[in-house]
Amino acid sequence: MSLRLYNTLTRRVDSFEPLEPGRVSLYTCGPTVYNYAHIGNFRTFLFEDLLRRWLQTSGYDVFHIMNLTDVDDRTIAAAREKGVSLRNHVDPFARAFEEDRDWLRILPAHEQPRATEYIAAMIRLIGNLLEKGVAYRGEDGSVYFSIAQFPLYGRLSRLDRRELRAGASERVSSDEYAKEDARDFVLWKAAKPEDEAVGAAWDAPFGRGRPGWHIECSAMALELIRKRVGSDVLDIHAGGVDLIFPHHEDEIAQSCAYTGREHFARYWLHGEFLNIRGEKMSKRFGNITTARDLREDGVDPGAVRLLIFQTHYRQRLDLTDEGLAAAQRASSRLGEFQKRLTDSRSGSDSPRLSEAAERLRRDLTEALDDDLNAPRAVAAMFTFMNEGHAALDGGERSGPIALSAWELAEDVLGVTSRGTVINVPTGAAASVAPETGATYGETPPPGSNEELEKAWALHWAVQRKQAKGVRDYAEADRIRTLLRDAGWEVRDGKDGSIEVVRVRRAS
RNA sequence: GGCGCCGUAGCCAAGUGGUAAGGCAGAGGUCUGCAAAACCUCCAUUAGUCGGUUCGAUUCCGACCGGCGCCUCCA
Repeated sequence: MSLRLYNTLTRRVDSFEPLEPGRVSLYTCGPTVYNYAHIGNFRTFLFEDLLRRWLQTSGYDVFHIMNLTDVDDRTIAAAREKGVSLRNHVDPFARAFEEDRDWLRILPAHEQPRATEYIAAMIRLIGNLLEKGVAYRGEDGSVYFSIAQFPLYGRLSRLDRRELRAGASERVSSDEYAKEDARDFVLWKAAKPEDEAVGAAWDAPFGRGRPGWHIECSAMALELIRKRVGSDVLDIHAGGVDLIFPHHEDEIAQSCAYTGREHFARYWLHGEFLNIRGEKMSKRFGNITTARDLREDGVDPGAVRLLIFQTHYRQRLDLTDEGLAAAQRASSRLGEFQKRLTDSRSGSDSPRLSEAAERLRRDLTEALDDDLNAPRAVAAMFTFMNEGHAALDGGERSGPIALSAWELAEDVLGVTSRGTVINVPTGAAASVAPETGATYGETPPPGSNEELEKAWALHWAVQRKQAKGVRDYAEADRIRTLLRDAGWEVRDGKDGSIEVVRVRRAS
């Protein structure tokens, strides 16, 4: 069985067949860089990363586009508030996004177009829609897409016959009066003084203004796939569930009206939301957690990936401190095992290990082919780990079959982590007294950085080793305790090796 | 009002019309100067409730109870 994916368009799990065999064009909606991307955004990007990696692992030549929205109401408002240009406001957040993305081991897209770099393409697209009569200029000077000209509208969200919610009539905003139909959406917003103030306005044949929300995705996706794969239909378009309506619905309308094709994308995939302790993340609740928050808390990226992949992408996920702690622990165990497996490498696999490896490969493939069932894929890794440990305990060795199967799984999922580990030198008692002659206290140096803290931990690990050497076990245990209080665990190996492992961040 | 989702062990979470993966936590044991790691053993006869279909349902259908999402710029 090959890859099957849940397609929002059909509301079914469909078997995946790209337009052109062996090649996949993938467009994913990226972040709006008005602020740091939060962990909910990253849940979606992580699901898309899994999709991308699994497609590649399955042998597809993937062309992946992820946009960066650098002009919209929020970016403009934020720039104004700070009194800087749109560009100056947005650039640092674009860089921060890339840092966070890399930290979470998310592969960068092959193309990462920014909306402001594709204004010309948007203008061409909108101009074409105006010529075709599916778009019109409103009284306010903005350009709108006419739903009435596009009979297929509502195909994706199935909200075509929706009515305004009872009691919601007061929501009609001022620009509603400029539209012919309340459901029409804006393609080009006439420039306002606030836009001009931050450099968010461009000239166009149909008036000076800025892009509407949806137009960038259509313009950039079509431009790039036309250039790169010579097509005007995407194989897959993915994003968060909240984008189904209106964003993706509107993208389909404007794109298909423009290309005349039946589809803008043949497969539409949507990832569910992540909540924080049962609540949706929002400024109002003050519960926005960013990737950098987690990093500063000492959480490993592998743990974040594990936590997210332990729930299916179409299932809502609640982020809690307990869940994070459990994932951190499990991810570390996987990392420890990976090291052990690699260290015990030898020429060939024991039968037990090669059998377990084949099972891992098979279970992983079955799970991910089945609409990216990451929880099952991860479970296969744990099963292999348990089997592997037992085999290794029994004196067996790992070989290429076990290692390659494990690497396959870890390459796709990226859920292992190995925190800070200090190897205490073997042999005669090493002196680690710092050159500066400073003496170490029994608690880590205040305000110390990573290097200083490691030096401190190593110092005490050596003291403990010396105490052990003279059988002063009371002192050895006392040092074990003080290290543990600072978040370091001492592990004595059977072969006399000693490791000091960071088990938690000293607070 | 419209469209839709969820309810599985202390917590998180999968599969499946034939008697419940995996993770975290927990219990006992092996190993260890002590520990940690690892290993061995144990940890839901039970799936929100009540009905129905079926030889058989957690899995299908219905009702109810309880949580929740979307319905114009939020991943």
